[in-house]
Amino acid sequence: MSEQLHLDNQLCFRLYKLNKNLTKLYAPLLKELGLTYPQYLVMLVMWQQNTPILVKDIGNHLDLDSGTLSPLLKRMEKLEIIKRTRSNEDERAVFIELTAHGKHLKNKAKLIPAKLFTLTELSKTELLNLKSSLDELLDNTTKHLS
Amino acid sequence: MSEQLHLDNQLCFRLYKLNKNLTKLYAPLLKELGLTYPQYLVMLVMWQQNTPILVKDIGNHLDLDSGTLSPLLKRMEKLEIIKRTRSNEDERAVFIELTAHGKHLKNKAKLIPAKLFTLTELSKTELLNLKSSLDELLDNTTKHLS
DNA sequence: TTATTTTATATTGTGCACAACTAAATTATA
DNA sequence: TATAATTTAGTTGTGCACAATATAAAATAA
Repeated sequence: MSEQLHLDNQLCFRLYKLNKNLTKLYAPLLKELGLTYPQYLVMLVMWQQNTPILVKDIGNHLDLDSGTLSPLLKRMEKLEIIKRTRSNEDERAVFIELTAHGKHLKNKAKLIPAKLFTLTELSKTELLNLKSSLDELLDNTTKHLS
Repeated sequence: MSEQLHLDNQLCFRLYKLNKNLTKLYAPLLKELGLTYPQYLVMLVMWQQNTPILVKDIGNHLDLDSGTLSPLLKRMEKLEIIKRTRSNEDERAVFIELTAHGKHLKNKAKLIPAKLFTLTELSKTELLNLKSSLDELLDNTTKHLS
C-alpha cells in the first residue's frame, strides 16, 4: 500500500497516542487533587492569574469555547473549587474565581510538573528541543485554521 | 508563581493543543470522505490490512478499547463503510471488513497525507527528526502505563 | 468432566470537544 | 436614534475516550 497512508508513518497518529499517554500519566496524580486534565488546565490559568477572570479569557488561554467550558466550569463549581459570578456591568459576562479550596490545591499541584518530567525520561536539553519543535508546528498549523 | 506550573512551560499543553490543531486540519479533508479522524484511523488499519480483522486487533493497532470501538464501528457500519460479522469458530470474536464503498474511499484518501504535510510547513528532515523524538517519548511514557 | 480462569465484545455512565444555534447585551452606523 | 452588527455565554446534539461492569464463549486446570 502507499507508504504515506501507513499508520506508522503518520506524525498525527504519534501525537494522538502521545496526548493520550500523557493524559493517562497525569490521571493518578490529578486524582489526588480531584481534578481531570482539562480541569487542571483551567486551574493553571487561575493560579497564574490569581484574580477573577472571564470565561472568554479562560477560553483564549486554553483554545476552548463555551460549549466545552460552560459544563466543565459548572462541574468545578459543584466541586467547590471555583465560583461563578455574573458581571453587573455586562450581564452576558461571567467571572470565574478560585475558592479557598481551589487556592489551596496549588500547593499539592506544585509537585506535579517535576513528577511528569521524570516519567518522560527526557533530558532537559531534549525537553527544550522538543518544546521548540512543537512551538514551530503550533505556529504553522494555527495559521491554517479558519 | 512557580515557573513549572505556568501553562507556556508545559510540554503536555503543547501536545494537547497540537493534537487539536491537527484534527481540525484533517476535518475538512475527511469530511469529503464522510469520516471523522478516529474513523479515518480505523480505515488506515483496514486499508493496510486488506483482509477481515478482529475488533481486538484494530484495538491493538490504535490503542483503543471496545468501549470506544464498539459504538464507533457501529456508526461506520451504518454509513456502509464496513461490515461486522461474528466469527463462527469463536462466537466472542467479531470480524470487521471493508465494503466496496469502504475500499473505494482509499483512492480519495491517498491525497490526504501530502496535503497535511504541506500544511505543517515542515521540511522532510524536520518531520523525520520530530517523528523520532516523539517515538522516543512514546516508548518512555508507554513503559510507565499500568 | 467439572470448575476456574481467561478472553472478546458489549453496555453504562462520565467527561470532554466542538459545531450549530439561541439569547441577551453592547457597540457601531446609517 | 433606530437598527444592524458584534460580542459573550449558554444550550443542544454528536462523537469520541475510558473506567467499570456484564455476558458469554473458550481455554485451562483440577
